[in-house]
Amino acid sequence: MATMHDVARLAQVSVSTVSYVLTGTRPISQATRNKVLAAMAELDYQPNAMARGLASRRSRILGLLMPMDERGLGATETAFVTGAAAAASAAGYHLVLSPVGGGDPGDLRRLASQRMLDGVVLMEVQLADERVTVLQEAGVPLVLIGRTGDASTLSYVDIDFDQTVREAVAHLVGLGHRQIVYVNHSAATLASGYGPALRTRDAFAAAMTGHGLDPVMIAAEDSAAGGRAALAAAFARAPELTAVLAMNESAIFGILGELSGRGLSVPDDVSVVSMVTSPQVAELATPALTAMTSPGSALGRIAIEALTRHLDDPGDHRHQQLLPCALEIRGSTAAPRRRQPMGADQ
Amino acid sequence: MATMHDVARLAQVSVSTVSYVLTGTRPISQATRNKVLAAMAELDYQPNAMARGLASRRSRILGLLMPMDERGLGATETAFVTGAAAAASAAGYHLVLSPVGGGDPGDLRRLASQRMLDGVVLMEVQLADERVTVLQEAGVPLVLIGRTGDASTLSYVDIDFDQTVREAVAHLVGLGHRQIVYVNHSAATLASGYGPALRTRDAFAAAMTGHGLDPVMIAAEDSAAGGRAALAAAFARAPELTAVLAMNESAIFGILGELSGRGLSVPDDVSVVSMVTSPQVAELATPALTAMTSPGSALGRIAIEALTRHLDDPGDHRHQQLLPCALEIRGSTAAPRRRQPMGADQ
DNA sequence: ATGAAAGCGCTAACAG
DNA sequence: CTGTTAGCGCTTTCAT
Repeated sequence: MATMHDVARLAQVSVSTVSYVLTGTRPISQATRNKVLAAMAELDYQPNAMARGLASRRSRILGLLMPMDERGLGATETAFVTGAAAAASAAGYHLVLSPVGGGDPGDLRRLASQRMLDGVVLMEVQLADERVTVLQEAGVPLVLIGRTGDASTLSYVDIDFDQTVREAVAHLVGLGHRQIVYVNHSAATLASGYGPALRTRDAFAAAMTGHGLDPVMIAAEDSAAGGRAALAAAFARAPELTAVLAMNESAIFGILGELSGRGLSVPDDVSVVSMVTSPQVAELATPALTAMTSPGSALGRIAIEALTRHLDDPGDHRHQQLLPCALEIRGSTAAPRRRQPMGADQ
Repeated sequence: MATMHDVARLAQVSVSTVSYVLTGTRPISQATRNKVLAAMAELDYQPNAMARGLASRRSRILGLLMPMDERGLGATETAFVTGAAAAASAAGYHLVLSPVGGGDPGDLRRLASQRMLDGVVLMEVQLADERVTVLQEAGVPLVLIGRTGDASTLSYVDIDFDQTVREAVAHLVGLGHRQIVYVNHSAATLASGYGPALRTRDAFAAAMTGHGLDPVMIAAEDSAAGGRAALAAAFARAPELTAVLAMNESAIFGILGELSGRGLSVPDDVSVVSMVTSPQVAELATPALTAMTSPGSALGRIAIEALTRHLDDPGDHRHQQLLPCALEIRGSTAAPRRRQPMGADQ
């Protein structure tokens, strides 16, 4: 393994010169730069990351902390990761994914205090997230995906749930639907302070009220069975429902299954819109689902860019940005079928 | 940020003593160890990972290289990652996931040559995988998940596809099925040398032949549409089929959709078994799928254990191990319905 | 535009 | 059982 000294000797310059052609922190004449580059190539030189990190006090490694639960990573999260990785690489950083469970904050504290990460992007942030505290105390620059309850002083990028819900509701109302049920995550998830669930809940209530409609909302366990149960509950609460808006990738198939089990067809009898859903998942269903597609890879890219910008210029301030999901119309939405002859119910 | 010197001064010992209580590489009296530990606690000391790595020439970081494609990580892969992370942590290593695409081997070469990874676990290994060559040339210890074509000199842990297919076929044959179609990954995937697709293909042919049956095999694109097309092809090739064995999580929903589209019920008309499938995905379908569940977390744990064992004792040799998937019977398999009255076709 | 040299914080001989 | 000290390979003043 060639070291910088070897390169310097072969190129007949000092080690500092070699270092400077590498970092570009001071002008080097074209002639000597070429000599050095040639020597590096000849020796197949690779700088030692540890030595560089020790001397410069910057590892050039960024951490992406993601809670890995049993359900796995959906296409949405994956797009996020690949977007982040590409941005990091473009900025000259390595991105390492750390599957630190929300379980042990000590683990995280250790990682952060060992100066092995220059900065961190936090995924799946809770409204009250102790990881944020831990990292701030350790003095690690961080960017959130999602927001804590009071994120006013933090950098974050998040989905614009308000706008997303409004657009989804507008699509359904535009088709003529009046009885729309929102299927959210579970009551336990709501209670735990999961931001997306809470924000969409409020946004749905506001959007429906804005249209002069009654917002019916149901919580569903994250499973097919949960979806089935939720749909049953939905019909109990709103027998005339003609559309379901759901934000629960695990429950959506249960909802569809229960619908067809009741002899109801999508979209003729009931329209379905799935929120924060990847095209891949949307295409799994028959018919393919009209969905609000999350801006996964853009979120990842923007988060990393904000972080590296701050790292390379500490004067750079907090970055706060919301991105809406995009409405992609597929086969699961249509105008409602008239259940009863016009005026018959009067 | 307290350093080792600070700890040594406070504890009134030398830095080396502090270092040795940390590494445990030489005996320390209980008395001084306590002094040192107390000083560490008081200063909230955390060793600097870079300095330690530079001096010891070991980063204590393990890399898990996983290609992240658009489809995302299934529950299977996630279980694998969490199993690996737990094992690494137990062995005193950090595990970083690196989403290096198969795209740029230069990227990987750089990572490896910078001595930032003590060892590497490679996921989704192809039969001919240049990443293996790159890492071997860089002298990075590695363990494969999956196998290259000639893996005789390498360490690996993989699914026992032969055994898994045999068990799945035995289950169906045991129920009375004779016309079983195997839906594999796409022809392109086969051609690219994707081990699991090739090994299961051969295993299926062998298993069916062993039962005196005709092995009908169909390739399917990794999508719902691919699954639908595959099922159509299957009926064209084997009109009397009563069971489908599939190893394609993306196509399976298309297969089920097409089945119900043709008015065929599962499992009464056609039984379905999904291979290398997580319980989570199996439960998404209606009825829930009988599946061969992959030993995800065990694979991850064993791979990391083999790697750390080798790192801590270079004398330790290559580790090669196969683990079968477990048959989990759910609602998608049953005895075939008699299509024609007994003896009527003679 | 270049060189010399002092660390960065830790490990691991080498000495007792 | 403990202390002294020479690096690990690089960055970054300070000189010139």
